[in-house]
Amino acid sequence: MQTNVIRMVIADDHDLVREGIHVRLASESYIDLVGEAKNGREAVDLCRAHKPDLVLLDISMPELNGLEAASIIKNELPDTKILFLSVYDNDEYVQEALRIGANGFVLKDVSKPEMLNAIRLASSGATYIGPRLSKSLAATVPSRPHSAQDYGLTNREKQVLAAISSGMPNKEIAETMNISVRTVESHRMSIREKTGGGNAVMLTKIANELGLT
Amino acid sequence: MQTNVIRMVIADDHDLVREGIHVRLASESYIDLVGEAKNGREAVDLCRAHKPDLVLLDISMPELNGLEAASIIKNELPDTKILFLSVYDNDEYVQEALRIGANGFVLKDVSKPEMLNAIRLASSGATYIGPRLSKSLAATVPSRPHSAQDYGLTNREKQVLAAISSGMPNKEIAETMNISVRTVESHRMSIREKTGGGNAVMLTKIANELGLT
DNA sequence: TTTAACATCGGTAGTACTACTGATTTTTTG
DNA sequence: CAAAAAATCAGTAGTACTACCGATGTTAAA
Repeated sequence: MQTNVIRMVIADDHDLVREGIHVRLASESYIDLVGEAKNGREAVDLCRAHKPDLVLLDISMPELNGLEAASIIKNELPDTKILFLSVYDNDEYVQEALRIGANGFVLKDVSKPEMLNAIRLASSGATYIGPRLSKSLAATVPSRPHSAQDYGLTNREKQVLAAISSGMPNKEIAETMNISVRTVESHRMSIREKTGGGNAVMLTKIANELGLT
Repeated sequence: MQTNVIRMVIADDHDLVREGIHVRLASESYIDLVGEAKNGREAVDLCRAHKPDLVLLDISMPELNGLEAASIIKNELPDTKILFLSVYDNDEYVQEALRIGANGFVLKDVSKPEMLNAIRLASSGATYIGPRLSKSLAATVPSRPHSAQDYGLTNREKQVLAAISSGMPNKEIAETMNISVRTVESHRMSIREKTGGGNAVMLTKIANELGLT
């Protein structure tokens, strides 16, 4: 955002919603509404033509849905910020939106000031996620391994465990580590003792917990 | 947040930073600074005592770091919003913060208006993630498996694969499925042929890709 | 209905891993 | 420095898995 005017495109398949947004934004001097689309395909075309600072996308739209459109736009115009507008407070949509690199996600019952806030924040490069969606976010993000508990594994044992979890048989592990197969087996045994893990698959799970992948 | 006054606690181990925050917030009438902590332990105690609407936590602090403190606070006081302040734009911290259920994450070079914005948003239950952190977020959120390609596995084979990936040896799989070990082995063979997977660990990886866990 | 795919089971042989016991050398630690 | 822990390697026996061979009944598709 070079200037303080935010050039934006909006996309929603319902005329009523589009008009509502239009009215809300028209009264704001710092917003320049350069295009309105009623499906994902149009949204992509409008973005190609106008290269807006920000595009406000509905999730469910014909032709191309908001997420698909966003993928294309983000790919072709990495600097265009994306703000999603949805009726669904669905975990997966939020997750997918963030994965694409969205700068915001708000529900359609958002108040005007909150919406303007989200627009300003998103266009500045921050990320805004509406109130009722925050809880989904927590569930969405994977839990980091509690590597506090590494079962007292030694460095060498961790290396072996990492190798096991990559799918190598003992023979290969021995070769890449320049030690004998017996030594690998020996480490493997102590890993099992320390972790209580059973077969190779179980050890792999433990390796994942410890973040050794 | 019942009233429009935000009661908050701040925590940072550097006096200078704490003072800076204090000055920034003191001039805002809608913010009531009810406590200042210089480590995570103090932050937790202050929150227990004052039950603030929001707590601003530095990530790196002695005694208890910000993330650890946040876990405890969120657990005991689920309604207390958490805003992280950090010098690190590290992926893992943002990820962990969101997992805990934080309502925001800003860098220490944040401007005053942006900081106040983050505080308002976080206390309203939204989630604010500062500009330079948004990119980390995209990388952080896992991409859902594209189970379009299931390698042409049959239902039975998928069941066996799921069992393998849970760590069961063939014998157990046979028992739980009420078939002979030889049949399990047979399925296992065709799974390997179809997927190109090697040993059990490799098959587990494939099972994960297909979402059979 | 004939063919193909699926699911079931068995034999045999070889390879990989598990479970012990025990030993030597190096590194860490009190 | 002496003791403990870590890392290295070996023998032996048993279990689990891999890789072939083949067979039978059932179900789905051509």
